[in-house]
Amino acid sequence: MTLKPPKPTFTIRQLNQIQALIITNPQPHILNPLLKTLTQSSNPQNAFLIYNQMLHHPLAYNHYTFTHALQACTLTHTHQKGLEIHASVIKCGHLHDLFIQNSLIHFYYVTRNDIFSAHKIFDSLLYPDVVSWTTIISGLSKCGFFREAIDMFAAMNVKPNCNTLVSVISACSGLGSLKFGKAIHGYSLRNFHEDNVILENAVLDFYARRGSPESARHLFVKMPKRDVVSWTTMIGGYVQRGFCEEAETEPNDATLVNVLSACSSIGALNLGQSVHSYINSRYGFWVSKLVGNALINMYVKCGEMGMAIQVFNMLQVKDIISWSTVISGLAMNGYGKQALQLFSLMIVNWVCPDDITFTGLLSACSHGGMVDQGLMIFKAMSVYKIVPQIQHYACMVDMYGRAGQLEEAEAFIREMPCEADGPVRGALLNACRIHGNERMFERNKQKLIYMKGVSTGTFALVSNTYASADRWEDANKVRKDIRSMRLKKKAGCSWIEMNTLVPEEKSENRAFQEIDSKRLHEI
DNA sequence: ATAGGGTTAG
Repeated sequence: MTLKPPKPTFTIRQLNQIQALIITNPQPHILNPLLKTLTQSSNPQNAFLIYNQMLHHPLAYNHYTFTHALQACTLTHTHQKGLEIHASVIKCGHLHDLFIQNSLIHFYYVTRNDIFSAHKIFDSLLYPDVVSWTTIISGLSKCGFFREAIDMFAAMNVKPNCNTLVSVISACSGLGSLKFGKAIHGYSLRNFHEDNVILENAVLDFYARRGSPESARHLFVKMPKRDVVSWTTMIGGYVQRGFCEEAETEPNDATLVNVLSACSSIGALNLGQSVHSYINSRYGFWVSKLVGNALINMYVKCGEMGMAIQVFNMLQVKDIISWSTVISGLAMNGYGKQALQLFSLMIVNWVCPDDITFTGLLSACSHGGMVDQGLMIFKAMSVYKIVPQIQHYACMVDMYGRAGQLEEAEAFIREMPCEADGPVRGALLNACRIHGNERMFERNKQKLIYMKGVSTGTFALVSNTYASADRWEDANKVRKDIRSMRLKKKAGCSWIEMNTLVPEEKSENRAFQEIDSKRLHEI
């Protein structure tokens, strides 16, 4: 359900390639980034293989190497290996590197909750920087020493940043120190103006657990960006309060819709089902259109199409949202043919499709390999006076591409009235990768750089394609491009391709919320 | 290069 790109996975063959590289080309500035990528891959243990070998070649490593190796220990909770690395650091004379010292502090409390070793290193620092302070504060807080964490924050002699505030506010939540928490919140408002979801979530959690439900709600509504954690924090509040026993604040339709959208966005089927049975027990199997649609959406997002259709059939009044949700849901869950059948039923029932309905239909065709039908549906859009938007074009390119009709896909892009953006180009590249058309891949890859709306996922696709062809220089070059671009732009979001309910490129949960409220009010 | 938020529950 979440949209985070999956961590890369390295094959044995790729690992062998890297190991060969250590012998043939032992340069830290090439090997360290690879080590880092391995550390952050789905199997961080592999980093130790490479690290061990790097350490045997005096030319292959430098002080950067140790920070990555320590991060691998932290992620895998490998205490013994970390001690060994600590010893190597001393042996190599790098113990006075602040980056390594900070990594060691982090390592000791994460792997063993070993605050004493962590503090021993921290106390030896002549000039602890903001990272050292933040690491020690978050360490104390995570071990339950909230008071001590707050005291450390008060003792800081360098300017805290957002990360520091996150750690200290979380300590305030743990301790239940209302006064201090509010003070930190005030400080963050005065000093950090750019919005930071993580900081806002930490503040939200503080008010949800220690303030009033109203204050948390107020904050939540005003957040410029909400992610899964924001929703979870709020659900936590609702669930703790309990639906049934709360005499004063009974959930209304809006509450139920909100909680159900929260369940949808994190795929919390169990919670969603309990909300459903709560609704049944209270309203006797009758649901309003608003809540009904939210229920359908929840079941769709959790992959329970049977339940989604059951609720859909029960709905007395079905509107365009109900129909489109089920159609997109069928498409998303691999029932392309059924999606088209339901569309016919919708037309027979005199419900007029809109642009979102068509995005669902086209994605049904692309995932179901139904090129002819897709083309017909695309043409049918004009009958309903709907001008194709970029997401419709992306579906078409994806449809041709998946079916192996690469020339048609490329020609389709050429004839588009608007410029091909990241998702459109990404769909084509993905098709080239699937069908192994290297020449077309190269041709279109060039156009990605400096194009707007290209998600890092698209670049990762390019890089991984090279990596799986053992073209490491090319893969690294793309990775470098990703890094340099990150400074300039926020990562795009390819949500559209996966979830046909969203009309525009926006942050996932925001889009949910806006659609639900905007469109439900129209009715 | 290193540090940051939420978590179902008998």
